[in-house]
Amino acid sequence: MTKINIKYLAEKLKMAPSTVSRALNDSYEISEATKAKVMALAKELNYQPNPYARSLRAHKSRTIGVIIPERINNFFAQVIDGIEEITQQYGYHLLVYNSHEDVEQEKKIISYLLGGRVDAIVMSVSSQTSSTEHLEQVQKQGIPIIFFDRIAQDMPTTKFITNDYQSGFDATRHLIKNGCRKIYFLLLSKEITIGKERLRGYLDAIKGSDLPFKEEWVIQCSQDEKQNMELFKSFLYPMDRPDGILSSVEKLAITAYHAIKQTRLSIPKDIKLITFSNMKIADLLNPPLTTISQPAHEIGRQCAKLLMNNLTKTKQIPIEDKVITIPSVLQIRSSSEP
Amino acid sequence: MTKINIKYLAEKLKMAPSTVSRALNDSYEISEATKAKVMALAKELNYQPNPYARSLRAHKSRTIGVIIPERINNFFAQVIDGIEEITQQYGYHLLVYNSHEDVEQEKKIISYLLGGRVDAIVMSVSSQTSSTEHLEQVQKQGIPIIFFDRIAQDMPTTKFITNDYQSGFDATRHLIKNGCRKIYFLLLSKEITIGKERLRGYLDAIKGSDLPFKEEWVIQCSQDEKQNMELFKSFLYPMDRPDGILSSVEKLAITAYHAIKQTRLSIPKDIKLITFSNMKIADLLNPPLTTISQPAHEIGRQCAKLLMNNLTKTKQIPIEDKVITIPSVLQIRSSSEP
DNA sequence: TTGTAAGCGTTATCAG
DNA sequence: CTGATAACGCTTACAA
Repeated sequence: MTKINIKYLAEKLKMAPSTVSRALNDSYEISEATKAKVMALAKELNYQPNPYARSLRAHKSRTIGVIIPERINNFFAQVIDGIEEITQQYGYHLLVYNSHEDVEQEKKIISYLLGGRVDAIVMSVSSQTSSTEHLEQVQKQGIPIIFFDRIAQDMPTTKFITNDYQSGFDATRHLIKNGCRKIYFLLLSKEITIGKERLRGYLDAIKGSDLPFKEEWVIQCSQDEKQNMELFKSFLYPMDRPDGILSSVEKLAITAYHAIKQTRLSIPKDIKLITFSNMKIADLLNPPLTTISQPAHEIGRQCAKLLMNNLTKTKQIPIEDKVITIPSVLQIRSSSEP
Repeated sequence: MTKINIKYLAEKLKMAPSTVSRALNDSYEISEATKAKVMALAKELNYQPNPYARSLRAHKSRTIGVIIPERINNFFAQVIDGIEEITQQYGYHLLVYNSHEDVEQEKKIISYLLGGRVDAIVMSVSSQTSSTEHLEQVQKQGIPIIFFDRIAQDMPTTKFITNDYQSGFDATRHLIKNGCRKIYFLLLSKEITIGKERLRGYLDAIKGSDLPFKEEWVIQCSQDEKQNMELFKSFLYPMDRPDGILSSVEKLAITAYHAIKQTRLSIPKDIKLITFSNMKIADLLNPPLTTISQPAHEIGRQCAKLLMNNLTKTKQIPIEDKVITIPSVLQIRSSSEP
């Protein structure tokens, strides 16, 4: 419980605290001799500056807030790894929060962060988030906030996404080309942009084909796995079941896999399946799962670079209002082939 | 960029800052009328207290540091979710760091945290960590540090593990019972305790059987996936290959799956496989993978509860020097059955 | 080149 | 019940 602070070092060295501070910060106005002495003692006593005193003084916390809707998901884990890779080079720290796809939780987290605990926020909104009032608050406080994947489309800031429309379109075309005539689309929520864009791609692909289309083919899923399971089974059992499924998020595809197995249908013979997913072992599944995988790590890196450029450079680089698209990759595997 | 602080509120209300502070903290020595007025304005102006000023004053940050060796791993993600579930009830925040299985990185992270940025640390050490000098520093500073899964055995603190020995033993017995005569053990590192304990269980199971045993059956793996792949193939191709594999960590099992597929061997006919893993979709693999899965979420919760009890209670509950074991579950699936 | 003093936003202590 | 003041540890004008 030692409290080695600048004052203590100053006493030991018989210098003024300010001198010690300057020496530690390698100020040009301190002699090399003094610097050496200070550094030596600091090292010996393992002095660590109090970050909160610094933050209070500088109005900077060297901390970034990261908010994700789900932690047990490779995509988000990879993004955070990407963010951390960059931020730690600048000595920044990461406060990470899981909103659990819950807007109320999200609002609570945001309100914590409003007090200046973080210098910036990078987030993916929950699937329930429709209003962005709480997010605008953040900007009003002058805290930069940027989005990735699940973006708040109308907010004037930089948003990173992948080519959701194109990917949804390509995946659907791929299913059609492989003989699917009745393709369902699994949607987590209409609120979130990625859902909308991926859906739009799907719809356009269907419309551009000779397939009919029915509203019911777009399946609104819930957050509850069991409910989804019942829902899926309910449309898998009847004779007029789908022969293709495009899932907009990994979680739903997993449930679909299970539902299909339970109904004794076969992938890909009876039903072909594609999902957006960043899982590492899609090729080990039975059958190997066709995925649209996002450049998660790179998204994280770019988010962080943008923020670091804005926060740490002397000539501050502004955060523009724009959407940056980093393309996904359609990895074709057996689950979608004849 | 408004700076709504206590002083500002005090001016507006024509009160002293200390009164405002007390009112906001619902002090008993403030009249209800005053409280109401203060609260009202605070709400109206969306006042948020500056956490750093508070931390500086109170020598408490309401922040916990979490260090894990790997982020893209369900086990660690689940543990963090468990930690967060508890800590957020107490208004605590989580700084999360990934050591990437690198001791040097781990040391760097620890040194950041030494300045009082966090009130406590909960961590799983990297597979390279043999010396615990840097970890002892933390304790010397009076910062509580507890461990889970990859523990620093000799440090006087609470460590959460699962029944690694028993699980290793049971899994090996299960393989033997199912006809394996030559079982390899995949080890990430001899340094880490879980490796040692799981290995000890394996060894005792072999010794207690009529099987011979050779040193070479314990495979020292590296951090590099490609190297491991080559290594695995090198012992899979020969005629005297193993007919069973027990992997002490998920990552190695995945590589083994790939290696086995590439060598055209069949699981479980040619080789049976079991791994420690918390993946959600083990049953969707081809073949479904037998796993020893840990109560990750519960481990996280217990870690957090221990810390919260120590940090937030008026009669501080000490962190004892002991090991708490929460049992894992052997989930038998096709990969290990005849 | 070094020392003095003020202040970042809060809260605890002491007075009134 | 409320107000003035000091202090947490650090940095930065300003002074020497």
